[in-house]
Amino acid sequence: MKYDFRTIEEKWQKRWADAHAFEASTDTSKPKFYSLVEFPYPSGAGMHVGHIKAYSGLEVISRKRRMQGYNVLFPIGFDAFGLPTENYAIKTGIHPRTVTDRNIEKFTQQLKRVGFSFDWTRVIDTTQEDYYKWTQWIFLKMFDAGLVFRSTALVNYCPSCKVVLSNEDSQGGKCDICKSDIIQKSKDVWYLRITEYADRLLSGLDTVDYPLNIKQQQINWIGKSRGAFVNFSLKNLDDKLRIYTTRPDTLFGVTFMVIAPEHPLIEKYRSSISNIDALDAYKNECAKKTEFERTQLVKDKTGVKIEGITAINPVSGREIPIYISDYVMMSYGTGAIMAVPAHDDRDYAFAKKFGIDMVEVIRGGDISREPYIGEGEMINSGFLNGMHNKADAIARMIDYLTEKGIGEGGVQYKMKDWAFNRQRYWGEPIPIVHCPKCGMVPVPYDELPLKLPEMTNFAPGEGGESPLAKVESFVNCKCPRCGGAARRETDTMPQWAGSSWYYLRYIDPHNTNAFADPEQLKYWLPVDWYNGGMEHVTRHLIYSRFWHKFLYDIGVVPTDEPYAKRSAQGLILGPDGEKMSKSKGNVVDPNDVVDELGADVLRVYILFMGDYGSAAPWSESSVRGCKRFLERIADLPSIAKGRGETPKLNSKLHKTVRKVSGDIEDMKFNTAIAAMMSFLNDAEEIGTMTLDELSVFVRILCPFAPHICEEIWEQMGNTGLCSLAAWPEFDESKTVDETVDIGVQINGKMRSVISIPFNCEADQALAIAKADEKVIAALAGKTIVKEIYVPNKILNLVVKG
RNA sequence: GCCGGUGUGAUGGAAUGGUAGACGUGACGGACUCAAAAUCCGUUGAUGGCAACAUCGUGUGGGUUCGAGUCCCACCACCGGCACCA
Repeated sequence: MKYDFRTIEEKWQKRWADAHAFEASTDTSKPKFYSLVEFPYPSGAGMHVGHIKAYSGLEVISRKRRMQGYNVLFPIGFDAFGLPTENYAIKTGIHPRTVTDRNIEKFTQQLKRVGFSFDWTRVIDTTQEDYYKWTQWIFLKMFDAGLVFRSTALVNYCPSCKVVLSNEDSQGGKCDICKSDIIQKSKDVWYLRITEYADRLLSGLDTVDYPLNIKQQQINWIGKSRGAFVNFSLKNLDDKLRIYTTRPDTLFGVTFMVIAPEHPLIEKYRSSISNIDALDAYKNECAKKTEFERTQLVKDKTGVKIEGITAINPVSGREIPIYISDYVMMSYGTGAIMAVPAHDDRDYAFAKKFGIDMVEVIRGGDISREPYIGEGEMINSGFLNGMHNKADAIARMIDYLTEKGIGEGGVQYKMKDWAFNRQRYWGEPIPIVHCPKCGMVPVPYDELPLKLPEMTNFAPGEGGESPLAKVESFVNCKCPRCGGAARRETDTMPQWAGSSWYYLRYIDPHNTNAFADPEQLKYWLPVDWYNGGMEHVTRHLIYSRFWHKFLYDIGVVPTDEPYAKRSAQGLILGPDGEKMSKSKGNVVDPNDVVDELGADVLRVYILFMGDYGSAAPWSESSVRGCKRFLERIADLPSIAKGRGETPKLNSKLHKTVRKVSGDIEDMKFNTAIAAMMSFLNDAEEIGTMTLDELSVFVRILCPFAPHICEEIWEQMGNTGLCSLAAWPEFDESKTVDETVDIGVQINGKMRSVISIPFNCEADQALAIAKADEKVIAALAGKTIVKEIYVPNKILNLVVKG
């Protein structure tokens, strides 16, 4: 058969659509499978081969599940709020709505051309009013629950995008969107109290099936540490200086303290500080640095001693100086630390520079040369002296501090509350009204969605305020509580909002009474398998777990965790082995591949190129290899005739079914395809196969290359769709060959290969081996002292002499 | 610095502690062709040998084992994440 992929692919895509083949059923009596892929941001650049790889994994698994009889929900949608669209709108004057619709249309066409088996009746777009109505609804529920607050804080601000960014969006001191340097700015912003869920986000990881590296990244991100809070007395003042430490066992070794430059202590006691000018100057210096710069100057510690205030070490009674230094962050712990120079790298460097003395409290190092971080006997530490175990010493000290009322055990998290706002147009309006009398008042639920106003100039204001602030008709409103004149909040939500719950909307996307019907939620949740990129495992994945846990707490979702299982695909690199980018000119457009070679080739190649979870470079010539494979598949019907089994081929077929079935579950698509190629090689060599065998083979190939398989399936006289035919079972007994070739080793070295009956006894194997010429030669003049026989695997003869 | 991962032919990559290099690509030789492309057949880890065959070979050095790409210890290189987190 001529492999006319264009005609075939168009034909079957239409047939699938007409048959509603891949639409999930609302019938909850069947076993369900919910497979989710991260929905794309519909950028103007169109689809990228990376998108295809991200969806192809679960595409194969979803197709296999359907053939196994599951009710499969495999949806797609668009995460369409965001800055690139808005920036494009500012530049061109085209409304973001228009741009978004156009891009979504383009993505949809491209996705359909690849033949993905998405349920196109459930497409969602986060920028549609009937979607973001529910994003706002969840926000208000959080507001009601006290998880939303406003706070003036130093925020990460991108001067180019003119927006406040979360810590997650400003990693490395660069804006995640435009890559320019972040500066610190004091601003009144919205926060979500995600830290309240820190412990549960941590413990929930024990209940889900995520790869270890993803769990570890989340654990690091949450950054839980255990330690103690200690209140240091200040000499001649009633006040205390509260610190957090993970090493209360070293308290006797504290010889100074350090507070962050922004620490309120300085403002509070300005008049008692004799060098306030020097402190102010230092503080100003620090404010100019970006957080990035501040964390770069690791080696050279800077700081200024506070003259006029000293602290008292609560266990040794010693009077100790207090410094300000930017190596202490106001945003972690209490913004103040106790310094133990003998046993901490940073404190050591600081003490050396400022000539502060040290007290060794753990024996084992030479503190004249370097700090000692290890464990050892406690010395110079009063009641801790002689202890060797760090954990015991910590526990003992915490008991002591608690007993004396000078401190207590506690935990800290690196994770901070989520800065939840953008000063931009193209996002969900935050549904809050500011009333001079009532304060912050939520928009009533029955007034949702709070729609974005129509406007034409989307540029943010110079002061960094939202473009919405310019729309008087939007801003001026009545207080929902007292009816008086009030002003609307003009910030919008960050892009992460819509994606934090989209998987819930797919379950019941057209519901107007609730974000989804509780019965359907109960049936479909949790998502059985979620695939996406590694770049989303600390932000999107944590955010959406947080929202889900909240929704669980208020009783609107039935599970504590949203995703039962998570996997991640590896990048597709350019042919040059570099990350694909427009500037490098190494971008492969999936459309071109579909045009030139067909969707089935694209799909097979992307899954064949290497381990699904690893990065691999695109290879123009390897793609053609997959094309050859499918062309030969198209010719298979010409050698298939009759019913029943082909003697030399049937066991290979059963082995292939076993291999492919298992490999798909492990996302080892490359070896699954290799096994099918190997089967094809054998079939061609034998030159014949039966229609029964072809029927089996076409069905296991169908999830990978569905168009060509449908065509062959139809040619064979089948009336239904191959995509919905039963997944073939294999017969274990038929995977077994009568004889098996095993290696014969002498003293662990391969000497020969012998053919023996399957599962044969050691005696028989040994007899056959001893009759083998090569073995005879290798054994000449030696005595066998030991025989190791592993059935069907190996025979190893240990000899001496 | 901390956490996670990777290291195998020319190349992408295969190998539940049991015949290293499956499958694909490329290269080389041949068939077909006026020729090229496509297709088909064969060869393709290194070294030595006419050959049968032998020796070596999975980043480096040790170890465990009858047997190690796989397990353990130490090291090197690279990739990803976090990072003055007290």
